[in-house]
Amino acid sequence: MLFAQRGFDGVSINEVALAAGVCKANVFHHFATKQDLYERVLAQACDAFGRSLNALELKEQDLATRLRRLVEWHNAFLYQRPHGTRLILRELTGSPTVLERNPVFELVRRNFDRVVALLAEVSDQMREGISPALVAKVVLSLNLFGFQTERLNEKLAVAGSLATRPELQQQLLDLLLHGIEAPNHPP
Amino acid sequence: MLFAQRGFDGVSINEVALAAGVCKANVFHHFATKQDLYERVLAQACDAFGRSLNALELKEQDLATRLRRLVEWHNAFLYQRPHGTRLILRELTGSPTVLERNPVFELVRRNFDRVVALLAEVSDQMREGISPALVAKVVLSLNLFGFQTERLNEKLAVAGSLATRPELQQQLLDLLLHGIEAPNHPP
DNA sequence: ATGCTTACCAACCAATCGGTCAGTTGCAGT
DNA sequence: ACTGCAACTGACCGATTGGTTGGTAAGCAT
Repeated sequence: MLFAQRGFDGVSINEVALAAGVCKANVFHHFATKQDLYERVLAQACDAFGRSLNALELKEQDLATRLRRLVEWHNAFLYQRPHGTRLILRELTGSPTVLERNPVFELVRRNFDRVVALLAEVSDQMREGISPALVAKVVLSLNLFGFQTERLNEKLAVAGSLATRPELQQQLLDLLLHGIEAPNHPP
Repeated sequence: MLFAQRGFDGVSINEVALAAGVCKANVFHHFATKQDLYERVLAQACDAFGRSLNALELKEQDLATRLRRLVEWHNAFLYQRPHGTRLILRELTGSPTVLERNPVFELVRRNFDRVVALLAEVSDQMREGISPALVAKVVLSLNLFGFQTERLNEKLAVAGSLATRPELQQQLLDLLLHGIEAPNHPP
């Protein structure tokens, strides 16, 4: 279902019923309230995320390739499940939403920790002062924000001459791994 | 006004009128439709962003300090105008919203180009293959996503031992400038 | 005084909202 | 054949929605 596109308030039960090819009353037969329906859809999306992370195995011990694999997995997941991703993203996004006690936060925290753990295994290859948590945050943030503002990217692509997604991903990894500053330019 | 917190669909004209201390009909005296009201609020937020960028002057020629000044300015702006920021962010965010032809995209494109230009002036201090557009995108994305998921950060802070905002900003700049990988670790 | 405009309001409108209810299918277990 | 139960529906409910109408009060120029 597509709460993802227009949010909780933007979708009426009638629309949901119509999209599902059933009557409105029937929706209330399966779900107690509108919020209940929303929570179940959300829980489903959360579940998919966790299961996909389970399937990810990083055996490489090289920091660069491990990071690349992680980014690729994350990106692929986002674009394979755009609706669920948008749904979760909407819940993460600032100001309190319809759900007072939000299950999404718990999920994200857990999965974030797992990603951090994956990076911590190769933290000896990182520069001093670089924490795996920071790296995880940067990588996931960039992926998520990039996904979230996809339409924006189209418009910026023309203007700022940013590359296509795979190219951009490569450039991004290069930037993160080696930094912006030219090595021959001391402070 | 606070469309920012609950979005276009989440706020009724009655609430707006009540918050403004006037009658509902009076709102329709000043604004033709609800959408008209929304667009004006949005335009106001856009305007504030542009004006703040005008006030930013970067005279430093050092890449590192210039980047730091830019990040600081952007972050300060975001947290000084959280409502407007959230409003704009909501319009940027994926799936088509209430506004079919969205003025926000145009604004963002223009301002993005200006930021890119600011960075391009010191592009000679960047590593080969690093484009100012990419740097701008990374920096602004991280700031925006960080702002957007503020509540998430609170929860992650406990778990992932991420630092407070100013510390985090410093770490982030360090990471971007010098990269993740340890220099004494050849491929 | 008189117009004219602007800010403002109570009352109202049709449409839609989330949600209920009484009743009908169709199908599995006995 | 009878029962029970889940899936399903049309009609309906009060409340709220975006929006309209007719009218009042105040300011200001003539």
